[in-house]
Amino acid sequence: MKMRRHTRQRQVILEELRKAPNHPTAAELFGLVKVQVPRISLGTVYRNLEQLCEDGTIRKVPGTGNETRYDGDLTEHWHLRCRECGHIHDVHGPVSVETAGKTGLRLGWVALEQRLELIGLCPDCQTSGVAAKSEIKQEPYS
Amino acid sequence: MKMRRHTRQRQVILEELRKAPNHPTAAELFGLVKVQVPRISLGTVYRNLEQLCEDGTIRKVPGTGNETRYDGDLTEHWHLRCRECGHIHDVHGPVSVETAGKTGLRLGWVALEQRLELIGLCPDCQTSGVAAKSEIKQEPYS
DNA sequence: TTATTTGCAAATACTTTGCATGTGC
DNA sequence: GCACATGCAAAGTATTTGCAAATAA
Repeated sequence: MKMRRHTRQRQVILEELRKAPNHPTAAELFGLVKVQVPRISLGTVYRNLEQLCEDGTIRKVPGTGNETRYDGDLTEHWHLRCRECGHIHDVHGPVSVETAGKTGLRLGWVALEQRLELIGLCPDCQTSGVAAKSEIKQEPYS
Repeated sequence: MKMRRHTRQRQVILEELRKAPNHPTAAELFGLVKVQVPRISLGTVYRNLEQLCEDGTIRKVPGTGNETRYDGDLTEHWHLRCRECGHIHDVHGPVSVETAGKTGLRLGWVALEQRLELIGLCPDCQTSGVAAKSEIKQEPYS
């Protein structure tokens, strides 16, 4: 079992991600964090984001383009994503396909495609016990 | 206005994508297509997949990892995605958050996260008329 | 003390692009 | 014929990794 330490780098990365209104990329976050931790490197940002995802503290939002974006908000919400500029707008509240379209319209969006996914563990990966292996001991961040 | 020509390369790429059961990546598709069009290059595969997306003939499925996958099935369905092995399982039928969880369970999946997105045009991009610019004239594929 | 984390740089992975040549219409 | 598409190779991005030095507990 792996022990996770608290570091200033990870702390600031998480704070900046939670403050950011727009699902930043690793590179964007790197810029924000560098203000407070000037000697941080991009590799460290990637490593910490990966860890925070593993711990369930944050989430990846697959980008429309080819960069991953990160979401520090774990409350119930869904996304309106612009096909052209990549902008992602959060809509808080219950997740429902039935009302999502209407909400989008009300906010002035033209919605072209609905995407619903459940992310989980397929039967095979449950059997091979991948989930158990990833056990990590840590004190939670604020 | 751009004229799109029929080429054997694009035809075979589309056929193979529609035959594939598993939302292949560009590289996987490249391997499949090469059987029939040995001299095809990976760049051509990427260019054609991009065009087919623009035309609305196929869709991108953002990968959990950092490769884009492609979906040649435009009928109503949603995805069960395995967090570990990346496998994507199609579930055909109405898209509904309410019943998705139950369906996942019934299929033996442990679902950890629901993701709902509407992909469209934000108010700004509608105003700047990006949508109109992408007009393309073409005869449809089979 | 010691296992984890960092900074740096190099490596890898994926995708896009420039250009001469080929091809559909 | 000519605009569009291809093959190839090189370039561009995004992300991961090896390793010695730094650091949290």
